[in-house]
Amino acid sequence: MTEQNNSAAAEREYDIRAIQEKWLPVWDDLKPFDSGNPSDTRPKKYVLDMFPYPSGDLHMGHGEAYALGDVISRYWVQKGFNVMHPIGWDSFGLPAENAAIKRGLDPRGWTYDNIAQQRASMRRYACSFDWDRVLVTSDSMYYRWNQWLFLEFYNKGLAYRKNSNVNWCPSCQTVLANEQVVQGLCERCDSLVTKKALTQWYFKVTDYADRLLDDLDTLEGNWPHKVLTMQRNWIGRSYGADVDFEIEGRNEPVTVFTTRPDTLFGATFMVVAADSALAAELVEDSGSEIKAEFSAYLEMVKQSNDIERLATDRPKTGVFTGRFAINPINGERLAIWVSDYVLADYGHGAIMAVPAHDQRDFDFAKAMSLPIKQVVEVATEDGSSSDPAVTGVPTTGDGVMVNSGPLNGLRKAEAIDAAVELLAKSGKGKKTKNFRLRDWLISRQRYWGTPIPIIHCDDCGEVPVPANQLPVELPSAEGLDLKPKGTSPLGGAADWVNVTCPNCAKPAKRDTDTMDTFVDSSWYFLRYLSPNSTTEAFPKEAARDWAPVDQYVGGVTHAILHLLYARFFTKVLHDLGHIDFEEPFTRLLNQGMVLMDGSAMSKSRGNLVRLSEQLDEHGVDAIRLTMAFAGPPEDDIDWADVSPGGSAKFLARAWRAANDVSSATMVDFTSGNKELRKATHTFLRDFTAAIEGFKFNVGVAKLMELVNALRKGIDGSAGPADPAVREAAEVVAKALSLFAPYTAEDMWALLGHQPGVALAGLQEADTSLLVESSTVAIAQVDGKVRDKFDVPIDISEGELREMAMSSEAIKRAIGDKEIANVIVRAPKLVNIATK
RNA sequence: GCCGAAGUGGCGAAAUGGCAGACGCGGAGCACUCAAAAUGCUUUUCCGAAAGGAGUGCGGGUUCAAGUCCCGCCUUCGGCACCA
Repeated sequence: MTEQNNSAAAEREYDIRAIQEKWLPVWDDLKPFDSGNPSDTRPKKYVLDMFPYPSGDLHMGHGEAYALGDVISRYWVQKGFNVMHPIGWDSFGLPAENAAIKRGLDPRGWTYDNIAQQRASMRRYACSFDWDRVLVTSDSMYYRWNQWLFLEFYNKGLAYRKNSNVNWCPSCQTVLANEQVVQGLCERCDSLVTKKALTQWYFKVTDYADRLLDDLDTLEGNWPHKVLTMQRNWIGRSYGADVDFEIEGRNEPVTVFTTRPDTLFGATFMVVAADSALAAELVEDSGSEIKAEFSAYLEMVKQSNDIERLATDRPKTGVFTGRFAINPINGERLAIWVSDYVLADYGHGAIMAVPAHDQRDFDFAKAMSLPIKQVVEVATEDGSSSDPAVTGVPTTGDGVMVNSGPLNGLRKAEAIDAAVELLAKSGKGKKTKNFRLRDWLISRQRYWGTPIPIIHCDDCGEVPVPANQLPVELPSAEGLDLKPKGTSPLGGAADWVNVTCPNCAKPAKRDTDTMDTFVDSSWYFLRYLSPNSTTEAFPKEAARDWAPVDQYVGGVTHAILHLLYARFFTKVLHDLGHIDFEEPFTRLLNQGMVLMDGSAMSKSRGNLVRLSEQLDEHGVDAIRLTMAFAGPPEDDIDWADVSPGGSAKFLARAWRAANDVSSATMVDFTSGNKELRKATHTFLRDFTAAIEGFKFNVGVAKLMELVNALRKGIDGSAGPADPAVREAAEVVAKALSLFAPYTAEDMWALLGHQPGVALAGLQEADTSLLVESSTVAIAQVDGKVRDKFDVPIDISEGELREMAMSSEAIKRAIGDKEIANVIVRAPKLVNIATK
């Protein structure tokens, strides 16, 4: 063994640990991924990985995400682009705070320790980040621009405070955005979310609902279809009409939203959301019996949580208000009921009920024995009645209008138009639309976040902190009780809270809430343009040069929240004149998750695989390669199904091939072995297509094929000194650098080059080498392959047909059957169809 | 319930309507070795000794030709879920 090591270079062995140690410091000096040189003339590209939350060391999921992001980033560098590929930390937020409370530490120390650890792991993992572009959202240098943006929004009327029933997590003791309530549970801690009436800050996302929805069309083809669909559903635009109903004994009419104004003649009652102000007002003048019934019902509704509300088979409940509405289209008197199946914060919190043609109204009518009136007739198979009152099944689709006066005989679409026209004429209604999307609740009653830059003055009300007083720094956590108690811990920092009003100089108090951390991540991609600037959030000129992000990479978990908010911010910044584009992320790749034995890894499940241990065992390159080779990037990887050992084996094989190359650095490739040259250039063509199409697994497979061809070249007739062998080995090193940067760099050195394989440049395929002179034609009988021939590429249809017809195998397959048709697709195929 | 995606060897997976299973894992065999590891080579969809036949969730259809396109099912996964 020792003897071997001391002998020729050709007997060196692949040692990934030594290779890692050798190249890491070299790269630190070389900085191959610096994107900040103003004299750099390469075309620009912006590749962005979603930044991590510093909750500990990097895990397998990060390992996949950054391996894949690196493939893309490094690919464009090899293709000659000046790629900006920055990294940062989304370091504010509840988990840091909760962990800090649990351990009795300052969230600051805990957070920054984790960042240091993740940073070191990223360096070891050879992420191609530009380490001069780093941001940390909990740095005041970053969050002061959150505050600046908040005030920009505020001045435009896009940030406002209102009192309403908000989602409340009793465990986190803070409010949650609509988007953070998942199946009625807190996204963070899975506690049952309840409702609480509070005055909170909101961003007016609903002002942008139409644009957020319509502009999704411009992303079609560049974003995963799944994400576009989820965003569309989330925004949830529905077209319909607002219809005014007079209320007996009330001056103002009540407006309801309906998508089916055509069924107005079928309305038999009205329902008002139990927890709405309108409901309380309507029962105000009713008898004490009704009032008592209502109070009891409202109490019950408030007690119920979203889990109960969400049960679809839940029986309908409600109480009669004692009041009546007048149907504007036919003057009929409709009883007004109160129920929790109508939501206070959608539409107008009140509906017209058409039980014959709406499942929920039908269920309610059945439960309360209310009338059901058919106005849409649908065809039945046996010609029997389609009246829901008879069949017990409401019909919600298209049909022909009946019992509807002037609408009779019309179909749904025409009837909707006609009904809206009728209403418009009498001034009782108009065409409108509604959104599922609600305004974004951004205040949080927690410590570890961006302070809201507002001062509350008894005389002046809400007063924005003047721009020259930003940032409003988060006070030290020392002496503050961070434990959740329903109000912000910042309230306890007396020195910090008590200020003088910037307007009138009287004693005033700071707003003690902090911002949702999704504010931080809504614009961070712009901050990377000048992460250390103290004079501006981001430079306009650089935004023009670099932004929007050309390629965004991250998990599908952010398909709604983060992406929607970032899109909203981008549109607002556009309207404010800060940027000239309206969508932040041109292309989006969602990588899958890394599972173990079929399920998500977790400590409690006992199937946790540690990234650092995998790296120790197999080496960085093998793990990165395994992530890329496992399958399509958007699919989940079950770690139990993949083979990092196999990846390591392949890397050693590639490395040995480079080690065997014996030609000089400057040989002329054109004199090399033709067959191997063709394999190399076929690879160049196919590899480019695979990577640009995100088929990284296929790209790796092609690379393996080239290494196999290279091995054959070295061991076969070409030999290690053939120029084609060097050409192939160099292409392997350069392509391999996307997946296995250490091994590739070492191969590059073995091949006699200076460090920097990442920047070596992956050439275009020489298509002249790919021209075929002959090919294999297949001959089929009735679609089954019966014979194959080597044919010249320019063989005529007639010749190929002759060849097939005279083949013994073909004749045998045809037998005594009669030939019906012969299809010839020269030079590849003949198919003989028999009768 | 509504919307969407996907079903291919023992496994991860390939396949512009034109040779299904590239590439790899695992398995089997051979070479090297005293032996093992490592490495290299061969083989590996199923049935069949072979000739041959069958085969991409199931049932139909279009086509000279279907994993791929169309219709209807089944299953799995994901999203939404009283949104009027």
